[in-house]
Amino acid sequence: MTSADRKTAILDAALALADERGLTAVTMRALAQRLGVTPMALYPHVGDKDGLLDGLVDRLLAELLPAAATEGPPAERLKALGRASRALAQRHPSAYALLLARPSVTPDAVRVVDALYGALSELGVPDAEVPRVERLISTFVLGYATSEVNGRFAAGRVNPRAQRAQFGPDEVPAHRALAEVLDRVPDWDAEFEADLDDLFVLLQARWGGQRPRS
Amino acid sequence: MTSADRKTAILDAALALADERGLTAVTMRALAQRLGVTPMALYPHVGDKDGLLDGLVDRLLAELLPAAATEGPPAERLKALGRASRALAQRHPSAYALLLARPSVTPDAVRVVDALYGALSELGVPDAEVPRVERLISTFVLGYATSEVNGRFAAGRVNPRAQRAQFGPDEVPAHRALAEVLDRVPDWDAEFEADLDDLFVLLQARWGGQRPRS
DNA sequence: TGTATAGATCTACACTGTAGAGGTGACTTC
DNA sequence: GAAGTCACCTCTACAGTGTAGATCTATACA
Repeated sequence: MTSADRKTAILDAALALADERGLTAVTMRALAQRLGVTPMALYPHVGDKDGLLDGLVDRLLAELLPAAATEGPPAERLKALGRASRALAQRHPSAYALLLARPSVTPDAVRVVDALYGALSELGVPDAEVPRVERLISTFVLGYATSEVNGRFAAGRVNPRAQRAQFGPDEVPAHRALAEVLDRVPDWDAEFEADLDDLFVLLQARWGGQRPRS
Repeated sequence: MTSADRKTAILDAALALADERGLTAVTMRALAQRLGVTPMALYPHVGDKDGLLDGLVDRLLAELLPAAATEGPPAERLKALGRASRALAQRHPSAYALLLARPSVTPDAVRVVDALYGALSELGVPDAEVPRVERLISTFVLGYATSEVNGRFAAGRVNPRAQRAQFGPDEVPAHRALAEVLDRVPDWDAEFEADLDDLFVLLQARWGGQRPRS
């Protein structure tokens, strides 16, 4: 069973490499060198490069397991998982992008989803809607954290004034009208919390009146 | 000004290549061959490979402009943009992934965001919250469409019964409890519409009582 | 001691992006 | 017309990529 250990060692090294020098620096050669081994020595363990990246996705999801196992009221468990996912993105910004790019249904992934299902059910979401709402929430969380680490949010925020100046008057009327708030620097932590709160407003508005199930 | 034409021709060819054979098939050599030209001939027009991909993001966003310019009540305009973005993903599944991966603040991108800002303001979202709510909605839409085209949603859906069978009893209790609904095949169009509706429930719940601004 | 077996290695190949130097044609200016 | 300018394209070359295929090596068991 040392073979599985070897694979986790390889994935740990790959993740460290991605954290330090970005995903594009994760080459079979660089990874092998870091492990003091020949590139071809990796293949029996990870299959090929694609298998390596799939393995990385697993490695990342495994880091969410503790958060999936937390106790407490369902709303808090949901938020804990959301925060854990975002924290994961900040720990591993380069590799995190793989989560939206590569589908994964490993046992660990199923366990995390199961925790979300359970929390939503307890919150009173009807059975028929639980899978959809789970996808809604996890899609948002993944998208938010991905946008953050990929710079999608920050990009629009470098000198918003100059950005508006490129346009003629009334070409982007809403930007003009919102000029004052657009010049403020957002607090991304607070924004994420506000988004989570809003999602709970939604759950409350739609199913808050009903008895929690089970 | 034929130079700009040449660039759009290159981007059109790159997009077609991505649609036909995937993003990884978009190599400088393949692209050049499709245009009947040498690889190095592309460089003056797009800078480098990264510039080419940035250009592709632009090309994609430009396809959203018509949807951003639609008339009608603000809720309908918002939904139209959401649907247009998802339709864009289905037209260009490979290239669409770039939207979450590469930040972009081109004029066209700003115009699309401006349409969203305007609609949210009209719906009664207070100025201070408009940018955040815009990010919430666009993040969800991008994430949903990306998940769809990348197979993240579908992956969990191939034989859900076999997936559950991997676990011992009570290891994934929520999956067991939801077995019946998990075996149903989702209608992704309907799910997306339900998600959009839910987001409007949220807007209504939080700011529906107020007078729409302007 | 001999043999099986799982793993690492070495070599080689087709493919990637792109630097650098050299053409080639059409337009402008005398 | 001739000469010059300039934008565009081509050719060659190089370092780096994933990985197929054959070979070596060390450990475990008989």
